[in-house]
Amino acid sequence: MEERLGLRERKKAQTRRRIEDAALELFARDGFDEATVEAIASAADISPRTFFYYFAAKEDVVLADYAGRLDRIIQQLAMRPPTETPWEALRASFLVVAADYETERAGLIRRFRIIAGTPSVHARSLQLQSGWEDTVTATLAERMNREPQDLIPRLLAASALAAIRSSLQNWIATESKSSLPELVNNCFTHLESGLARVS
Amino acid sequence: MEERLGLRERKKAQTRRRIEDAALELFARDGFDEATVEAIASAADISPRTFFYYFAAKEDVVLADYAGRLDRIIQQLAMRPPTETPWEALRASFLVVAADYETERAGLIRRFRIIAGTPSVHARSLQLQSGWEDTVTATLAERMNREPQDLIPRLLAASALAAIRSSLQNWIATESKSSLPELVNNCFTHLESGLARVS
DNA sequence: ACACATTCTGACACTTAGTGCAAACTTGCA
DNA sequence: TGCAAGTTTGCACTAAGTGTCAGAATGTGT
Repeated sequence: MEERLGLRERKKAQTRRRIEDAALELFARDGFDEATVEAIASAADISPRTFFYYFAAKEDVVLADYAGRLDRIIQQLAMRPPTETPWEALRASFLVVAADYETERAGLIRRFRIIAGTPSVHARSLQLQSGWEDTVTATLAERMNREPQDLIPRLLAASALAAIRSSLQNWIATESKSSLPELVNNCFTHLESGLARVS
Repeated sequence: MEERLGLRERKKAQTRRRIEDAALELFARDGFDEATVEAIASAADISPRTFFYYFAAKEDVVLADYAGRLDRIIQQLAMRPPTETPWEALRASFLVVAADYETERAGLIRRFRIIAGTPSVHARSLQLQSGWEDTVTATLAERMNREPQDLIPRLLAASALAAIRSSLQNWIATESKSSLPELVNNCFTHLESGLARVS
């Protein structure tokens, strides 16, 4: 709505950012478990109690913005014309999000390194993904006029998530021979035409 | 090796079982977070410290045996003849495991109820599943003579996991119109012949 | 039956995450 | 200016999980 945020919001965003930077640096230097909330708070010049005013858990510092992506997927999915098959709609929506990821590779790798190396963060990340799956499933079920517990919408949602997760993993692991959207597109094609064909 | 376990092993198994029973009952009665380790230990007639000798975390009481299933999958997968396509091998292996699940419905539901209702347990469960995916991916990669970071083995593994997870969810949610192996078989067929076809 | 190694159990002290509460302080707005 | 709402902090508290070590129970060999 307003271009200029109030002083209050600007300061809040600033503080949040300061905490995030301090934490990510300490995580990289000392490891996630070793970097205590107290140390992070001290580095970010706030009290430990204030840390929890911004983040519900230490894990959330790593995964914070990560969460906003779901909204983008759902939003995209809702915009697809009803003439498309469910799978076509899914594919189009997920490709948009893949393109988003593509633009932030540097920041993401920093975070993925922590996720991969820290069980508790990994667990939380999976939990978020599971939430996405639920929401995509529900959205899909409605579009298809089926029960939310129906097998099909869930399978479609889970497969789409599997596609993006596989692509992401490959994209991070290899030095990106292909762009992320290409990889995702690839996976979707395989799933679309049937896994029996895969060598 | 030996049919009769020593007194030591029998007692250990017995204690483990006692802890498990006490915990599961308290979880059901008070909720997972409300049931403290101290209360569980007291109910199982052991010291709190001993609880952690048997389980690394409270979550593991719910998910303990759950872990052994991976071995079954991998074992099955290793047994499939090399003439089968990767997908055929996956399908056959996962169907065996689905049949295993089928026989323990009652006990599973008790646990699933806790998993579904407790974020931290759910998170840990997902973490285990993620470990399975990694292992299945690696096994598959070897069978296919590809790099472990290759896109394809991961996509196949993730899809198979998606199939069993979707089936399980549906099987628990509905009052089992179909058997679990039927549901899994169904999902595999969809993935095999292509999701484009799905209504 | 005896001694010896291994494994199990418990007690104690400790670190850290996370919550509830209420008081102090800052900003937005009339 | 002054009041309402939002932000920051300190303090006290619960509970999970770890390290350490001493002592009890058990398995094994003689």
